[in-house]
Amino acid sequence: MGIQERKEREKEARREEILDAAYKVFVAKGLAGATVDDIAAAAELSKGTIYLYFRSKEDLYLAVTNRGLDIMLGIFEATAAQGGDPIRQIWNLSDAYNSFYEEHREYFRMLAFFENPEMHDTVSEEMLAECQTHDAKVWGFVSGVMKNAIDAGYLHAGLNPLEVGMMLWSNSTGLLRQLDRNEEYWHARMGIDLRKTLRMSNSFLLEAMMTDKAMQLYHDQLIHHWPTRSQEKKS
Amino acid sequence: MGIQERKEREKEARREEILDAAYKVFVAKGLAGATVDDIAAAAELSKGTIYLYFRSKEDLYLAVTNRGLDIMLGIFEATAAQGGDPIRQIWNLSDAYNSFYEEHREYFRMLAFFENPEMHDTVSEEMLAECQTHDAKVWGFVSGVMKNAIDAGYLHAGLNPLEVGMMLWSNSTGLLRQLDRNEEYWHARMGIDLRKTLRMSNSFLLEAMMTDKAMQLYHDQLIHHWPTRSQEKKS
DNA sequence: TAAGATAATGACTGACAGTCACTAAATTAG
DNA sequence: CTAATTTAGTGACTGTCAGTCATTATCTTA
Repeated sequence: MGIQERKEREKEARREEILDAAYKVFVAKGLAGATVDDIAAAAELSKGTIYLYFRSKEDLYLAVTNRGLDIMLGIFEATAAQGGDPIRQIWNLSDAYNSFYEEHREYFRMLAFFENPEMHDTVSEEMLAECQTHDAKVWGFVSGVMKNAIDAGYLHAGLNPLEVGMMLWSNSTGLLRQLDRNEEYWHARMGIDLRKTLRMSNSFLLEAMMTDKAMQLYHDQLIHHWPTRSQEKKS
Repeated sequence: MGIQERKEREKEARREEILDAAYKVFVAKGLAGATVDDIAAAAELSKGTIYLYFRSKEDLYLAVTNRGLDIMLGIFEATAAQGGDPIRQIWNLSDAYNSFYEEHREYFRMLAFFENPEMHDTVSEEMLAECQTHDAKVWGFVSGVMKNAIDAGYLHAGLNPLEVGMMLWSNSTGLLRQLDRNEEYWHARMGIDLRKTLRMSNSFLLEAMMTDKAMQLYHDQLIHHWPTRSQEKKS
């Protein structure tokens, strides 16, 4: 009696189709600019059907961003699978976040958009809860990577894994948003390569938290070998 | 013949009244939730009058955020007027940004909200240009502070003032947004004091860019005197 | 094949952004 | 002081769109 199961699958498939269509429309027109009729047309469904699957336009938008979180976590996990010592893992995680930004810019933007507290009132409890589940998975992963580095004695013992994750994450996010907002302006007009800036600031943060054990391991790759200080170090 | 002038003043005053009313309504209901009729009622005007002063609800919202930028710049300038050496000035600037967050949380949120690229298409060219003017003033101020520190030999010479400003700014912004989004969660549930985290990460960044000259000046106040490393330093 | 359950539809409603013909008030000219 | 003219303000009206729901279509089961 696989009819129930087939129906479940079909329902799920339809839900995914709607999400595909919604993603395209939201990317093209933004949350405010997109109409549910647009999305229905893109999914080759009627408007009413959309509301059988999602409670509101905002819920649908949030469901799309949850996909973004899944993609992000997938990239993180694939990166971690490459192995490497705990510090390397942190670097790789940072790179993975950059990759997400580069290759899934639209999701990055949607996630940034929905982070705004103003948006949270506009979605259903259920969808918000699902979002938090996805969020928690990502944060669980990130803090796991940090914890490894602390436990292995590569980052200072007093640090809280989540705190370390938060620092690096927020720093990257802040700069990537600036980059997204106006890369052209900063690069061409101001002569600043924000990608370089980002690598630099991540290094500063990470190196400040690294133990001597880790510093020795990465001695040659340390970023802040300032001209005057590198001489000191050799002594 | 001061009639022209008086009319100008009255017009400006009315504009400010509308902005006062709009601020209250936007704070209470958000951009999407607020209606122009709400704002008109709060300003004791008719809807049509609002449109004599602003082109759209979004333009009005952006005009309110521009006030936020003015307030921010005012706080920055007041802080700078207290004096201090170049590094102290940077610390004070960072504190001033925190003060802005604490005391003008609503403006902080509105600014964060409008930073989203999706919003930029919804406002008039004129208003966006005005916003950029305000933005440029703030950035001019910030990079000026950084430039002083570099020129005085307190930050490494190869650094670009804007780049330094960008690093500290983005880092603070990223963490303050997390704080705003869910301080309760991080503090009570995860046991992390993000304000402390913010001070720490700002220290890490700043100290990584400081010259020996500056490091000596601030030796006793350096944050990252990790247990194991502080002994080294004494040698 | 009929009855019943499930999925999909699109016409309809209410709310709201933005407009514009009109009214009110202030200014200027005679 | 009054009429003419300019400027400021109004609110009824329009088009659009989110969300609903009575109806229709399709699929399942007896």
